[in-house]
Amino acid sequence: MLSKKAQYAFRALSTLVRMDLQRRADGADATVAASDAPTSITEIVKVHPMSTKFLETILLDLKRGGILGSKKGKGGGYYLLKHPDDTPLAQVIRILDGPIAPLPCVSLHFYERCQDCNEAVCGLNRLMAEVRDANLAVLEKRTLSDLAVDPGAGLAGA
Amino acid sequence: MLSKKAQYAFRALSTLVRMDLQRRADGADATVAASDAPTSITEIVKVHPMSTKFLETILLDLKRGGILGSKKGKGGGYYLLKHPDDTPLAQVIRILDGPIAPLPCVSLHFYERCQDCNEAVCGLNRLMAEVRDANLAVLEKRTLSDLAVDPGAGLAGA
DNA sequence: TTTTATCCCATCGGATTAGTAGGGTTTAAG
DNA sequence: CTTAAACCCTACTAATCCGATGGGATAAAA
Repeated sequence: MLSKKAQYAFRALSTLVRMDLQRRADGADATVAASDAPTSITEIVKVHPMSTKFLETILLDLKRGGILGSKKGKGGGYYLLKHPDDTPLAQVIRILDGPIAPLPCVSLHFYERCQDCNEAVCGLNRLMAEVRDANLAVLEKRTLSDLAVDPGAGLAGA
Repeated sequence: MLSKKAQYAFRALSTLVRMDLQRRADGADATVAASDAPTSITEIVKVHPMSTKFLETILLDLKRGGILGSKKGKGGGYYLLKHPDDTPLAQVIRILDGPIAPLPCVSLHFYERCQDCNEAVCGLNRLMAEVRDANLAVLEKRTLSDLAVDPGAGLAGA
């Protein structure tokens, strides 16, 4: 199950994606840089009611994780560093919740050797590697763009 | 990530599966009932070193969950209620770890309405339903039989 | 009746999660 | 230069969950 942190992150990101797409549309002639049109925490909380302080720590995590940039001071806020198509959901989940794999010994980004790994457990980790791959097939394909689709419009490729 | 409970459960089950298959092979002429050849916790712990008490609570869960039967008293123990092919891994995980879905609002067996479910979150739960389906495609297909395959032999269909 | 087991309930320490508090630093605007 | 808006950072706490343990009740076989 996703943590609250990850859930809130996705909500906030959906707003940032919308702002990003809008900026790209508006700036067809003006070409406004992303860092010149940041969105503040206050604005995000207006759309998605949640603890301001808690969201702050989450956005900071996303920044450290390389997904968001920020601008300090008055008029500052957060913005996407890349096109929404280029950030898979898996990256967000890894930053906030850690491993996607069901077992540490089959994790790609958070691998840990499993102790007491006898034949029975090895039977298990093959199966869990299958599960991991099934997850990644979705989570590496789907991106932030898919978060912000019109709810009535259906999902491309679904 | 799977809890220790689930991991231990799978280890214990792999032994119970082996015992079950052996009984079926031996009983080609004798036809021994599963309840007449139970495996005790002590025997399982000999194969998979872990806390006896902890395993006790796990096997009890599996019993309440309809996967295992038990026989009390001297010579007692636990046994599979069904053929290993007929218990998907998903069932084991649900008993010990609860929902397989990444969000309560897309869970099939543990559904809960999500609060603050605005358009952004709904964008999310479609994606998470995809993830759930990807998981279930593996976890409902793979069964206890797949746990006990010879580690050198490879996995059927993999 | 003793031994071997499952069964049941209660507890407990440690880790994690969700959220809070309070201040510091940077920037833009007046 | 002052002020207000915003990000940044550290620490803390309350609640919950996880992994594990302890003590005993019940049942069956020898």
